[in-house]
Amino acid sequence: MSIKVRFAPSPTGYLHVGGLRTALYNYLYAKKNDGKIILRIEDTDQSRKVEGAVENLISTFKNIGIEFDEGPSQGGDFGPYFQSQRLDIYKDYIQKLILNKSAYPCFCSSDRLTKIREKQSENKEPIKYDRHCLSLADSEINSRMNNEKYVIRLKIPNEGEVIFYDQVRGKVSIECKEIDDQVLIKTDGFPTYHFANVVDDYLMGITHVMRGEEWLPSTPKHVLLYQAFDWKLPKFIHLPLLLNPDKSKLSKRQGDVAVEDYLSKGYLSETLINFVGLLGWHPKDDREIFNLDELINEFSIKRVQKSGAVFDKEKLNWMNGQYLKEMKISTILNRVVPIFEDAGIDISDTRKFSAVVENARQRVSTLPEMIEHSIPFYSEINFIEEDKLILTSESSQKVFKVLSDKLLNSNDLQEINIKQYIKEAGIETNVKGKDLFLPIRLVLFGEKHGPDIALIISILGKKESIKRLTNFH
RNA sequence: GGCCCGUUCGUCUAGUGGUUAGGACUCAGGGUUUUCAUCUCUGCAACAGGAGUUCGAUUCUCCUACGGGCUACCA
Repeated sequence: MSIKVRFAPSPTGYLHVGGLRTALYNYLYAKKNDGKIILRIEDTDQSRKVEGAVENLISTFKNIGIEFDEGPSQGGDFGPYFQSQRLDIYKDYIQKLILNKSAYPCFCSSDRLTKIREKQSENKEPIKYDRHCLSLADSEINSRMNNEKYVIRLKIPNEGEVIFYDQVRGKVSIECKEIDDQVLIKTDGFPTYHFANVVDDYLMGITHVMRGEEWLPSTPKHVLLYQAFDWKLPKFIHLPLLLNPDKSKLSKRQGDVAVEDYLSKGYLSETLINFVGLLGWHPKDDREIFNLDELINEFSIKRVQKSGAVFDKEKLNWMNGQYLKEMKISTILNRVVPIFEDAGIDISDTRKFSAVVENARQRVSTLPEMIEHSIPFYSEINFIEEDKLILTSESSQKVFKVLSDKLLNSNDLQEINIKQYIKEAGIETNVKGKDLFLPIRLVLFGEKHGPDIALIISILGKKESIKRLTNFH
């Protein structure tokens, strides 16, 4: 049987990095096994609708390189792929459950529900519905259904336990008496997640349900639903949670969680895929740098971790830096253009721009950080008083004069030649070491630390270098 | 409170019934760079605790502790 998985987010406005990880593992598993992955939008909560959320989600996936075989934008044979457009389907299927006594209508008001919960909480009892409406007579049910608002609840068996086998955690079991009579259809006629999810996974031919661990406790309800329909169970794979540094579930409160935020902060999509891929999964060997295809090749559910993983920004930074250092310069140039333009840097001299970026990429972990390493090549330098003292010293002035003359008379400003000129300037002026190099770098670049002087001069060019060297008298 | 799941360096993790418990990030120190960064080398640092099984447990079982998740007409 061919494999089919799904990523089923609710459209809350942005793609959560935890969502990215879930989507990624689904994608990797599908591609690894010649299966299919679908995108299904779980928009059954009317009150949480966010305008443009779905479009944003789809475009983020596009940016990051994860493609779906079926979904809102590409269609498919199992649509619609919005749950809000599948209401008739849920209506049909809930009838089957009511008929076979696996589900029942409930007319209890939310006030009453709140009250029994409060009481249960006071008495330290498990909090669940008291089945007040389960024993209603058929005649009463029929008349009230015409006149009152109601929900449909799942009837959990009184006895026994639900057992299922999670592909990551193994056997999981829970007593039926611990499970609440879950609402399946809300008063507004929309299904709850639990119901829509099971019906859709079945109808869409999903073979493997891979989702976050937060769903583990409600999986028994889903299992019962499959059994009530007499449907074959999919395989369940519950992925470990992504965590804040304090080990709680990764949340907005403790920093960025939107993939879009990381992208706009200058993290590469390649890094995000790679980094998040390694959170909760590990290859056979100790390799850490993987592109998407390599991840597909290596991925296996057997190597998925059981425990949660802290999202460590330090390591993310390191990894992004690795990508920046290894990537083709042309690729980086393309991505960095808008950032340089925003910073007001004139990049029309493409040879200079390329050399500047080549220098900056070695020194940063994100794209925007390149700006600070590049600005000295483009704009005039404002020296602080302390630095002016260094530049106007007798020895500095001697060195600047000799060096600028050498540059002026040179026809070939290769780095190797420049190095030679500096050396000669040192000998001729009898200035050595720190006293030689520091002032030159300072006058040319405005910083005491930075790129190799020969590199600075070669990027600046003859004219600009001489200008900067002779600016201080 | 109840239920479910989890626990190897600070973090991501490898690993096995007998290993000097390995790698990566971070941090510290050395080398390269007459600067910085890169790179490189070295170092610091972990099997939650207690029983049991066993000749031997980090590895298997149980208990405890701790952590997390769930406990909605949210997903």
